[in-house]
Amino acid sequence: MIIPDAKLIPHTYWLGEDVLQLAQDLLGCYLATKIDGVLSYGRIVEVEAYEGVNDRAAHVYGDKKTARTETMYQTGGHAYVYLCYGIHHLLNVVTGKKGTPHAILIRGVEPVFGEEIMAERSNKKIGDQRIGRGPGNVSKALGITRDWDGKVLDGAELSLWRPNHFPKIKMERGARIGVTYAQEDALRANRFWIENNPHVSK
DNA sequence: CAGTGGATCGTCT
DNA sequence: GACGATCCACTGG
Repeated sequence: MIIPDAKLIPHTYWLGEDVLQLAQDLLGCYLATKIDGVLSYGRIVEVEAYEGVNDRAAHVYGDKKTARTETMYQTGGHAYVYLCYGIHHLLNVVTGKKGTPHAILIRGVEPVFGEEIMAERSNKKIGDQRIGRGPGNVSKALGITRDWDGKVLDGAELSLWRPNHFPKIKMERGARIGVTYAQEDALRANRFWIENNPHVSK
């Protein structure tokens, strides 16, 4: 997979320990898929950080090792994809060393290349700003499913890229969405987004 | 508009 | 058997 004017982020980059910082640095980068030779990608505009075993909002809270969370314990640079509400496939980037189950949920992308196929997969029209808005819709637009759980972000089918000419970004920060069950951890300001971007959830 | 409830199934208790 | 790191259609005002 090749994306012009951008560099593939090596999967080892995600071995970094500071998931909050890594999440912020992901804003403005590209998330790309290549499926049956068809390339599409979007600019990441919204993310959430999940801080591992001490984060009540994380699946691995309390060091919960199950078949599902196994991927979270892999080395940084793996994709953690799981089914939510029986309908939505949610994509996370696993970060940290093996055994440190941190992850970044990608919650919003703005179509950059292949908007036609993204619109088609989403059952929406080109230009509809709801394409790629919300974590379920990110996966829908880019064709990501649970089958890809455990894949390495290595540039084959699924990868992350940093544009050579990085746009100026005004970042905002706040509480995560849909985690009220997580008690005090629901208040952590672990959600980051690009100010005024229409592909950020309402 | 805001508010509400249905869809839908893997996962864990 | 209960419940999601959600989304959207549908209601009523």
